[in-house]
Amino acid sequence: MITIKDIAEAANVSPATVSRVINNGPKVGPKTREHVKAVMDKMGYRPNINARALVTQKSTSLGLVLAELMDPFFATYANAIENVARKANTQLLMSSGSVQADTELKAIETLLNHRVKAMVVHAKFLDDDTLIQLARQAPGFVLINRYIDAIKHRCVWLDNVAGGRMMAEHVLKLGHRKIAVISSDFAIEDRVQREQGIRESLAEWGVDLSDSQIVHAAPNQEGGEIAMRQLLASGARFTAILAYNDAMAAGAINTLYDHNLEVPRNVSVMGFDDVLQAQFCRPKLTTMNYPIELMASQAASLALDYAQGKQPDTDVTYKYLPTIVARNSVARCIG
Amino acid sequence: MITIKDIAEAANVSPATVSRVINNGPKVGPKTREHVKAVMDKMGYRPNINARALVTQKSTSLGLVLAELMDPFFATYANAIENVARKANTQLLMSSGSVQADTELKAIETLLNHRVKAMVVHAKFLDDDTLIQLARQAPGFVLINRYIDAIKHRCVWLDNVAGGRMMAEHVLKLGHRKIAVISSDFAIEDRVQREQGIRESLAEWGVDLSDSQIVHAAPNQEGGEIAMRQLLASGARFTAILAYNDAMAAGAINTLYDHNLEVPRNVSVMGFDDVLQAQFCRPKLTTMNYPIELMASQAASLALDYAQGKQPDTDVTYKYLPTIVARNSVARCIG
DNA sequence: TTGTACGCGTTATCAC
DNA sequence: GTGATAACGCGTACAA
Repeated sequence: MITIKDIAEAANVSPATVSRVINNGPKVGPKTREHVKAVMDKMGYRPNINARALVTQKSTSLGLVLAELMDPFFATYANAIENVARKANTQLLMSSGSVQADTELKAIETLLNHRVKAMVVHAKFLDDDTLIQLARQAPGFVLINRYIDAIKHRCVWLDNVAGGRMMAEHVLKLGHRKIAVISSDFAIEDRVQREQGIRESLAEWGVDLSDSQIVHAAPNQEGGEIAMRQLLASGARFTAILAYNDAMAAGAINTLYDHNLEVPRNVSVMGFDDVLQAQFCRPKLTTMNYPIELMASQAASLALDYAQGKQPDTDVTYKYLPTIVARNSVARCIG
Repeated sequence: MITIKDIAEAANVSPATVSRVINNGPKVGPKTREHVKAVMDKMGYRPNINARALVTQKSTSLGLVLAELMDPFFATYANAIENVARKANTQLLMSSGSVQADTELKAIETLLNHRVKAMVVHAKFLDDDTLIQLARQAPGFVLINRYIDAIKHRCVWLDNVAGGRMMAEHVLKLGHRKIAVISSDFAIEDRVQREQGIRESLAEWGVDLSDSQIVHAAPNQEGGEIAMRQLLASGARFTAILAYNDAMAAGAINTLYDHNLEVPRNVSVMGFDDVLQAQFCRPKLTTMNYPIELMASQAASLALDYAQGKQPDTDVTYKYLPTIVARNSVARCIG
């Protein structure tokens, strides 16, 4: 690789002058500037960003931690962050595959070692204390999809309890009283919170949710199919299904069709997340829109701001609410 | 940020000794080693990877250029690369959003400036010469989904012409003779090549493909819907549709249903890529499997190998072929 | 076994 | 306007 020194030598100037040319420095003669530029062009010079970062003590990359790139939810998230990064002339340093506490920790540490200027972290398994400590080490550290009170101005999160309530209320208002839940078997708080919201809402309406009405499986389409089969086999009665996410809802619908149950004529099914799949489904899914794109953009901007020394707005909080998207998989109960 | 010098000072040793401890250097006493480790732990030392890269002249990051993270095709691609990277203890430096020649160029140059050890590049708009020149600057430069003869051992690509032929033959063998094509309006070679393959195959079977039987639109679901409406409005006659990708196929199916045409009873529809959507569709799509995961892994390994100085196998080429996945959207022609 | 000194590529602070 | 020179954080040859 050709360096600033090589250019200096070939152009008969000092490295300092070359550096000035590169950075559009103020004090350099017009003809030397042109000359140096020409030499750089001819020799194919490329600035070494790492060396630059070393001396300037500032990085030009933004760290990103996520669980699973192939999940459309995370793809949307990553894409939104990338857009913010690009506008800030920042490169994305990504670490996917964080599905356990130790991989999450390793991902964050690696990013820290790379001296990223800021980072947006999706971490569901690491404990609060570790996260708090990590956050203190990096000014531009922002958590997404998680709330920790001690670092609340670094958290961009969704109110899952409210989301669960909204789901339940939606079908309750449409007359459904026999409701079943297909939830995730992943040990993360989201599912617990959504279930809690559902339970709260049902309780308020005086509707019972027995343990047999709620089944857990992997949070993907196959899991949805399995859960639905389990529900049908158990003899549970229901006119509406609340699913943990759109993939599970789609799986549930598949299984219902296989059992000659039509959606929404015989059974209503509601999803969560509103990923693209919700629109591909037949029928198109009624679901909760998770404003992940908005949240991710917010998180990235926030991280970049903090990295630049901006102080947190004490009275601002970054809690988001999902919204109901009424499509065709939920109908009024005619039982 | 706390440095190696701080540790040295606090531990009463020289920076060199600390460095040895960090890198598990051979010549350092057991008790000093423990002592230094303890100090590092207490002070929360983090190696500066950039500084390390500067002196060792080797990077620990792998560059990745792609067009659109939210496209499931690219998500699969990125995910496969990430898996290879992780196994090689390598961080992913990603640049998405390359949808024009200049953004592609900028993405590659940025990665080069970061001195990534290797890079896998998806570039559809840059001209061959630029790519060849870029490739010569970086030993670990590998192109995916594109073939350039001058750097053929750096190309991992799909034979799109063969893919087009396979599609056409599949429906021809099922008796279809009235065939329409829904293609992309993106100015990239893939579509031209697939259309060429289709034409070749049809010609061999003596089947005509008039210009009115082929329409172009955006390569997504909406484009598929639009193209299908156009086809129906034009009065074209067909019993089988060959779509540019699964999204367009899904869109086409939607429109057909809206016109009370059942798939595959009235019309057969075939997709391309075999992304997840192909399985979510109703009916599940018959499509061409694009082994993008395999290809991406191959490309990443290759890039890493070349970066380590491995010489290209002269007699090996990285051409891949798609395979037919027969699901439920194509049936024997009963016209 | 440990320490000293140098260099990686770059920017910044001085002089001139 | 331009050029030495020192630093950034680290690894390593060499000396001790």
